[in-house]
Amino acid sequence: MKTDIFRNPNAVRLIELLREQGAVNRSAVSKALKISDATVTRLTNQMLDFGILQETRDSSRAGLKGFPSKLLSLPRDGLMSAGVFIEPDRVQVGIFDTEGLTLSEEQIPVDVRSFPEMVQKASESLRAQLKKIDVAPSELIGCGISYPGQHTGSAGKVQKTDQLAQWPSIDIERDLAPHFDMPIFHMNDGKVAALAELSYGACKGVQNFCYIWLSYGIGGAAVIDRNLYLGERSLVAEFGGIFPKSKSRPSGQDLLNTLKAEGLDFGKLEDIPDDVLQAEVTLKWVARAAEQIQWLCLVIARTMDPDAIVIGGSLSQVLIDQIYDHLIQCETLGEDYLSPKPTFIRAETDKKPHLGAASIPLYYLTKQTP
Amino acid sequence: MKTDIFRNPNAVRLIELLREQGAVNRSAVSKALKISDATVTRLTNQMLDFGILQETRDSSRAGLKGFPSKLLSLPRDGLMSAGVFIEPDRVQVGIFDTEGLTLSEEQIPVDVRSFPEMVQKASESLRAQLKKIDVAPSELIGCGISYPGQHTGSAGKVQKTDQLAQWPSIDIERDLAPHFDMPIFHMNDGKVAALAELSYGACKGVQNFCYIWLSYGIGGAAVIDRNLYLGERSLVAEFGGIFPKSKSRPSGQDLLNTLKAEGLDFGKLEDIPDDVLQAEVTLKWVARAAEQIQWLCLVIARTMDPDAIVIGGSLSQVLIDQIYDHLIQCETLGEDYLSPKPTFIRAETDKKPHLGAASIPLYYLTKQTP
DNA sequence: AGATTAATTTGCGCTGTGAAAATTAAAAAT
DNA sequence: ATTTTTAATTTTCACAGCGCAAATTAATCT
Repeated sequence: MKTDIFRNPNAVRLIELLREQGAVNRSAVSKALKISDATVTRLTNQMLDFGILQETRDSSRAGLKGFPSKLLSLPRDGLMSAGVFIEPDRVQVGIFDTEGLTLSEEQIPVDVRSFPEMVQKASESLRAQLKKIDVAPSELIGCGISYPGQHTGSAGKVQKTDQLAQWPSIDIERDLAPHFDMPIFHMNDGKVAALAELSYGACKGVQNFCYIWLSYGIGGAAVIDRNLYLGERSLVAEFGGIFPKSKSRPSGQDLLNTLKAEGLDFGKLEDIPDDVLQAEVTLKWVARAAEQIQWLCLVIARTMDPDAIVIGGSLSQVLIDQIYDHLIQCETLGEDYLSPKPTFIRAETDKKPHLGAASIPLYYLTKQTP
Repeated sequence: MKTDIFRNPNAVRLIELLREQGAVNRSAVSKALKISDATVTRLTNQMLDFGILQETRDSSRAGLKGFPSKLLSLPRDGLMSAGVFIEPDRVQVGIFDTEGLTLSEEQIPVDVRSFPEMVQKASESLRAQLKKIDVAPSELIGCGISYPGQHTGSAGKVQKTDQLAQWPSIDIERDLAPHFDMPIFHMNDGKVAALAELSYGACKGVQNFCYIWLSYGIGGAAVIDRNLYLGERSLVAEFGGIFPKSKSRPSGQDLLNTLKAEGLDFGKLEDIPDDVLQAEVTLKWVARAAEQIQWLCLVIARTMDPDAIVIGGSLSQVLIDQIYDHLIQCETLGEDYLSPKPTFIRAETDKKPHLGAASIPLYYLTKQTP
């Protein structure tokens, strides 16, 4: 199994290095990872054999003395994976390459909200997509599946809570694995956005960060030393609960409520038209939400002191951009916040939740100790 | 060097196991740590040679068939260490055994607030104490030193900030090591209380916890997967800043201010007499502070979801106990907090900050990768 | 052509590990 | 009293990963 190489922490570190820095030669690797040249040679030769590394001429060093160096880089097709992101109203399935670029994707509308049926459709779509792009299932490192639920309580949206009753006891070996011809991994829906950012997005080189995920609710994730920190009850970064439900909170549902009070009734966030997004009432809501999130960032900075706070979500990108702009422009996070503000990062991958799902396999293969 | 054994993670895990469970036999170790019998034999034999493990007869298995098992446990004198805790008004120096029990201790009042002089006095005291209990410096695994400062900013107390200007650039090899005949380690004052709790106190078996340290200010620490998490700017768990300075915050300084407004002027927290601690004004302050800390716990639970929240500090133990009682008795942490409350733990070692300092060596020897 | 240079590879010894066989000391069966 | 059974522990063997130091390689420089 080529993925066995991920048990070696240096292999994982090498992949992260190449993700961050692009192509480098062996000598640079040994310096960056602080391991000996000999180790780099042995490790890279194994990875070359497995096809998760490729060697190219280093033209930048042409004309110089000494043994000509060879550049190491990640082949596009070396670490392909599939992702299935299940939501109440639709299922998104995609196949992605080493760099997180989309090789193929499909959105499947859901009519019957039955878990077996949704999984069935997802696996059929995946099989068809693989055929279309002419890739064998065994060439992928695995398939990540994400679905709502697994929370202990308070899922923000009532819809989700309803679903919970039906999908509480999903067993990966019994309910998922038989449908797919590749290793299967799954994870709580709220955390995969952070994983995508970690592996493919704007957090490739960031050690510690908190993700604020703006959707119907306000969720998020915490990454510490490049590991997703889940906490005891998987309630980490469930920021919604900090804002009392009885008052207004900076969530998509709250925006819908605010618009409804003005006679603008939309069922889904994506149904809000552009003119409403630019209307006075929305701008006012954004201003208030941004203030609340600024305060949330102060709390996060004071409790977790991350290198960066990442802003993203399935809320309209325009609104998220506005909130992000507020955060990078405000002078200080709060009254007594004398230290430099943490770095704010605009999420890059939040429009592709199935990429998040597809990043689960690599995460488990590299971070888990099974 | 006997401390080299700590480079082996299984040795560290074994020590933690024995701290938690007391004496166990090799077979139980291999099951608990999920390593092979052979590995346990080799590892334990090395540790026995180094004197950081001892073997005793297992009387509990007497009368049963099979090879009689031998119990492994930590000898009292196997992991002795020294701690120096420097405060503006005094220096506390102590020597502690494997279990964190005090072998010797001394409190040195400070007249001249000069760092070299304080270190000088501390090292003299340590030398004298070692002589008194007839222990050679080389028998200790090291000496931990903790002093205020190293913060990037906002140190809560103005006094501290004044000190900062004098002690910003302490170099361990130049300013500390020459005074001691053993390995030296140092750490930010606010975090060592959590370390003491982790190694010797109430958090021996806890994977993730947040510590709320109530002193002149409100600080704390976060422990994730039994590692102290320091964050990018060492501002982790600097909870004080969450409460705007312009309003009242649940800190010792705020109590002093409150008492002063009532005509009760005390310069130090420890000067507050018992009758004042039981007076109406203090009870009222405690009630308000407990509410604020309950809210802080909600925020911590929502952002970090730790297994436990630890309450301790150098504030009067009576007051801390009252705040702790409030937390364990309140129904829920807040309006929307539907999940079970995190476990609250009353700190056990908060009256011995020099024990905290003494736990720095073991922490660095086991967790650091130098 | 030979010297120099710098990247990479090879040879060797070390540490830590698990699987499986061997050893050990006690109780139980004969 | 001897043999068998039992369960903890140790030993043997093979292997993976690492660093050090020496060797190799393919360029440029003299």
